[in-house]
Amino acid sequence: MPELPEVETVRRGLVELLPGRKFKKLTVSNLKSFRSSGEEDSFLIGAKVTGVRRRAKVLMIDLDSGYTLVTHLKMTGQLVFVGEERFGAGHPSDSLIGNLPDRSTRIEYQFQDDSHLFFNDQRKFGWMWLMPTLEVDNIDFMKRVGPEPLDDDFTEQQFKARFTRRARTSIKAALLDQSVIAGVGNIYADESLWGAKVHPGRLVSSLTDVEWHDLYTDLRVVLALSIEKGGSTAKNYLNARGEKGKYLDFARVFRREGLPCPRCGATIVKLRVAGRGTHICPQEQILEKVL
DNA sequence: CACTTGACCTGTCCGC
DNA sequence: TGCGGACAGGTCAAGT
Repeated sequence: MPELPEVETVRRGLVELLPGRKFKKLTVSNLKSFRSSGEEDSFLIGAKVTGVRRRAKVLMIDLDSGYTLVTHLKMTGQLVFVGEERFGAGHPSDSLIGNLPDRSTRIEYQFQDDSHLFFNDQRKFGWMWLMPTLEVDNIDFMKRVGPEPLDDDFTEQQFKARFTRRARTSIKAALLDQSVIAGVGNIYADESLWGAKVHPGRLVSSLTDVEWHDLYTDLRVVLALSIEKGGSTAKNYLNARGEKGKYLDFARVFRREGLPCPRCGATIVKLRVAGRGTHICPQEQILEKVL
């Protein structure tokens, strides 16, 4: 589910809702969803939220106890805040708040002001990990993860150079590899490859400089546009207020098989590349590139 | 090392 | 309507 734009949208919501609130109660209903060393009574209960950060697809809720709630939503995770407006009128029409906790609720946090943060996760792949803030950077994933594609100082030259380690695989598999570039998942891999007119099965080493340029540019454009639209909701994704994202209304190929390519009108097809469902325009994204 | 596949879970959809 | 299988936005531990 959540890729960089979705996690960033959740972060932007939480940073408006959580800082200053103090934890009062923790309820874990699926043990595998919550990892800690048993220090939650000392460093979570009574602690105040000081900030909410994101790196790649990982969220970090920092506490004034020197601890951090490190969160990965994986495929179906949601972090939804419910405040005192819970039973009031005027919710956005696509908000699902009001019915929590439900059968997908794995962790429930109650704050001292009686507002709540729910970690819902249908498939139970996601997790929240309470750990010392200073140790977050020592997590294996954090040490391996590649640069943030939207950073101002992330250049086209750096982008291309990151792929040398995956020269003999498909460009789609390489885009999905978090150690190459942070935050790209199945949706934005397909969308950016369509933008650059590159077939997802193309060997990394076969891309031309023009294709690298277009892929770099389109990936950044697509990620920024999706953040602007509040991310993509294909099925489960919700932001911190329980609302869906609108990017899929603007998607060009993802989940659009059978519909016309917005550029050339050819029928979009779905295939399997790197073990993942993959959407392309078969007229513009071709495997045997004639040079 | 680089690369691919299966596993982790639950739910839904599609074909028989 | 029931049942089996494939599939779903991610990542890691195995395997080759």
